[in-house]
Amino acid sequence: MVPNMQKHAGLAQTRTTRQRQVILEELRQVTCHPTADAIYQRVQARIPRISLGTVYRNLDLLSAQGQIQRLEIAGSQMRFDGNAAPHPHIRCLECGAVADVPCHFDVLLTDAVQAATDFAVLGQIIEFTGICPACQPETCLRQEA
Amino acid sequence: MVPNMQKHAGLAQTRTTRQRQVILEELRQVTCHPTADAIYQRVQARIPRISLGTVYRNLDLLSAQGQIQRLEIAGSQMRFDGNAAPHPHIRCLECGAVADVPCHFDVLLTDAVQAATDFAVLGQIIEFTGICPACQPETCLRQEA
DNA sequence: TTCCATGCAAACTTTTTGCAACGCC
DNA sequence: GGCGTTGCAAAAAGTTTGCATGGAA
Repeated sequence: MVPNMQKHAGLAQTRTTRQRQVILEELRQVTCHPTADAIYQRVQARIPRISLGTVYRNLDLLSAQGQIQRLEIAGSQMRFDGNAAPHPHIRCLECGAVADVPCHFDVLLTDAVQAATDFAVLGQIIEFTGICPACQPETCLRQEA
Repeated sequence: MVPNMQKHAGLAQTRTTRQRQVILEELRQVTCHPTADAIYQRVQARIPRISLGTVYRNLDLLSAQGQIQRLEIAGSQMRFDGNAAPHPHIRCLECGAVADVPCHFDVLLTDAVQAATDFAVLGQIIEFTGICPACQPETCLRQEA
């Protein structure tokens, strides 16, 4: 409920487990930005007895270590990105898919914002919304609820 | 699970109920950007028997009608804004509080993004992150988990 | 009178957590 | 062998939904 920044603050000691390795590999192998459950399913193909809890725990740890990125994307489900560097994303309003935006801006508005708020400004998230190719009404075909 | 854009597409007919009125009033009365539950608690003071389900249903309806805004904010809980016009927000990484950023930019990057993606670009969300005044380590006082 | 909206409670979805067994270092 | 990790299952947390009743129009 309450966001907790440093769950792995001391990052004590981490062991190299097959689970963690495979999760990282699978995440880096895809260009989409999968949900925890999607990653779980991919990893399950290689480690059948892995549990969803382990996937969550490792995604947590890996992002705390800066090896992956927990996407700060609007919407209900968390998504993860094998590329830990911050970059803009675009999300499909229809199906929720998330893709990278292959164009980067250097708009750093944080200074302007810092002057206008009493928060200590730390970062900015730029997200675009739209309709992905798969959801676009090609010629006419649509399925409605 | 799958985002559904037009749950209230036909917006058939809407009756004016006290519940809906009060929810809208309360939301417009606050400058913070409350979660559904926070709104529920405020409204409860005036309509004790209201249910959380009703609050959710009305927030849904009101945002579909464009009377309020369902905030596309990263993080676990939905938040709502009595101001339906899109504008930037800043979120506290510590406590999750969301505030308006009283400074607006006209950075419309959608054209550039449209050229770089095969999505149909519809909108952009600019969100800042930081630490709110209440969570800042004034002199030294902090409470950790 | 019609049928949209409500209250209540149960169902769902997503994420977190407790615990004993396991296995890396 | 110590202790970080895992699998399993139960618990949390947030949101949605079914249904009979209630109340605008």
